[in-house]
Amino acid sequence: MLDKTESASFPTKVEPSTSSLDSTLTTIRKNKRNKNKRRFSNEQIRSMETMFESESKLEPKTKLQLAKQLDLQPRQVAIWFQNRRARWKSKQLERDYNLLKADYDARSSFTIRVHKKGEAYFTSTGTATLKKLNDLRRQKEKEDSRSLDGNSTDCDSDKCEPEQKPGVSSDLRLSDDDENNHTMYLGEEAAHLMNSANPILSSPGNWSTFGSVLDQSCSTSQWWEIWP
DNA sequence: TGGAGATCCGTTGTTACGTCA
DNA sequence: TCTGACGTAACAACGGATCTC
Repeated sequence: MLDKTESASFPTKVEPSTSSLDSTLTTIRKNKRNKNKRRFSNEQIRSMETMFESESKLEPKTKLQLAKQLDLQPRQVAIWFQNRRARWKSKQLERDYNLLKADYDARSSFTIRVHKKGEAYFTSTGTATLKKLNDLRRQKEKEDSRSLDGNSTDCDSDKCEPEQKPGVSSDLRLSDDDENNHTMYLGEEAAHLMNSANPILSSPGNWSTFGSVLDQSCSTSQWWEIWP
């Protein structure tokens, strides 16, 4: 669309020069550059804006027609569209930035809320729940040591169902209220994270891994710091 | 593969407008 | 209130780099 050989309404074309005259001619050209610069009329701008809304890049034929219609040089029309595209892109970047910022702010405030809820949780029911879990762990260790003392059992410990596990009373397991509290304090996602400990407890084969889960969660980082 | 034309991007110089002493 | 200097945003245009055919 843009053809640099097209002459603008202002004389800017410079004949090929020798290198010794380059700097002089450059100065002259710069002085001449916008000597008669004028702003386009409202009517010209309105027409080009209307055209820009339908197509941001002009076909050569359309450009010639528009230039003739507005009494401008085709090069002026081409440059106006070029600048208009740059302005549009700049605005678009600004819009995108604002959208991203709003999204970031929303996520940031969510993280802060969850952090506060997490603190409240661990200073209330969380403490009681962890105590309960540790009791379970200690009780399991006692039973294991008793089994190793030679007492026969009716079943292989790996095959026993948890409710048949001797000595593990149901009141030591996480209750429904505990699960409800997870949801109330932390929301669905965090509650799911906390309740994921229950399958481990209900399956004797996994009891050995429960200790490592606790250790890991305590020794590395707090769970809300790694939560997306 | 080289060339011509078109576009992009950064920049320049002018204009219009607001602020302030 | 007027005025001139100054700062600044918007704009038209340029030139080099890059892309496309």
